[in-house]
Amino acid sequence: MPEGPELHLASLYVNRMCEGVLFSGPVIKSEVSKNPDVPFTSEAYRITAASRGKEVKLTLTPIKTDEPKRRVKSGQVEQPMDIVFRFGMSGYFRFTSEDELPKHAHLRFYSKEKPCRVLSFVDPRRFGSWEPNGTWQPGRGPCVMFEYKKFRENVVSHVSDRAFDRPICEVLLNQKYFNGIGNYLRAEILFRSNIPPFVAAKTVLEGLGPDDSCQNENPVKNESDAKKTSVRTKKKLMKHQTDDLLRLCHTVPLEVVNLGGKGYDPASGDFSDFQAWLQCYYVDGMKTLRDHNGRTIWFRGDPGPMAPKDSKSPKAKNWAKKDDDHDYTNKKKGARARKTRIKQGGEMKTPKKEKDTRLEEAESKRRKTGETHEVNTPQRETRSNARRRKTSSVEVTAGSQRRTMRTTR
DNA sequence: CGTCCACGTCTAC
DNA sequence: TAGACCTGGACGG
Repeated sequence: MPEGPELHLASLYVNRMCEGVLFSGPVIKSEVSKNPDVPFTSEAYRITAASRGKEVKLTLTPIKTDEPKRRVKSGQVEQPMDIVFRFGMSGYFRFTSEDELPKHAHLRFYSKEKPCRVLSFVDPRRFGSWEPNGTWQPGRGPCVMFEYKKFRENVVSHVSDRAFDRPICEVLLNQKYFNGIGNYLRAEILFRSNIPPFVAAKTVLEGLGPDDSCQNENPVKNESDAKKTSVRTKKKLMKHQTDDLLRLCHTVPLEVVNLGGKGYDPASGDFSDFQAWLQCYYVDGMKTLRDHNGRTIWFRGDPGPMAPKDSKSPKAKNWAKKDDDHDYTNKKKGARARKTRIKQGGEMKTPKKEKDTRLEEAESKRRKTGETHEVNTPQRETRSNARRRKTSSVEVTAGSQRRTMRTTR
């Protein structure tokens, strides 16, 4: 669960699950973890969480008990402890019974109950880390979601830094300025802003003010006027008024938080809602390139002038769920879900300008806040049906695809 | 079976 | 600007 929204959702999860729960004893680390031991123990303590960008901070607060056991060793009163976590590629929190401990539960907090329960930091790949008595990592910028004003000022006041000479898609992963943005968010943000990924960040950001200019709601007075306005003009207006890149760095991740699911978490039952929300990342028909750091950037249209000349586009695989699944409990059965990914025959893509690949350029609308109802381009559309059994994928693919860009080769 | 790919940092040449 | 650090799922043979 690793970008800003997932970290924040994790903090909400901890606060919800641990509300009113008393924990007790030492904090236990798995044998295999290379992260530091957590030198904390208490007869009774509570756990709360907060997030900032791509970090979560747990606060362990000892509770006064009427036991005479008061003093700890040296007579000191037990102090609260903060532990700051980074999730790497696969970290998340789970609160379970002791006998349902997830595999890879590398740090565990035990409740004071009879059959006790355990809050675990689970991290299969172990790229995650924690720091006892930690603070928000110095060097990481303000949170794009919850410190928007500071985040914006931090970027605007440093646009002349060398860091912004790089392509915008790479700068968006720089946590010194974009704390909380990760690989799927940069794709979604750039897609919505219609900015080519490999344009110098400086170029797209200079000119933006610290105050989120643009407050005037709809400058367009009435329908007739609106209709007369050309699409292109409207686009320009839009961009200026509501969709500048820095604002999208704030609103796009917040959309994920507000989906109410778990965000990017293929194993969760809500994953189809998240998939349906994606407009670019892992979406059928989008292009991919490897950026200068070897990360895959998903985008549509022109890659931009700073695109790596050599880069091969990696091939994506399907996102099929393990299966199972049962309950789609409540949740309207809209049948959304874009299954995901297709793959086109071998090689291609890359910034080569060829005839056919340009089909997709056709659209150019940006749905967003009620806007021109007309086009709306269902484009990527939900490929109905997500849960087909893996074995029969053939038919499904055939039926749902239709129209669509890409056409292999 | 083996290869490739994945939501991210880190530090070493 | 490369690896290193890891596990596991999808896919190919």
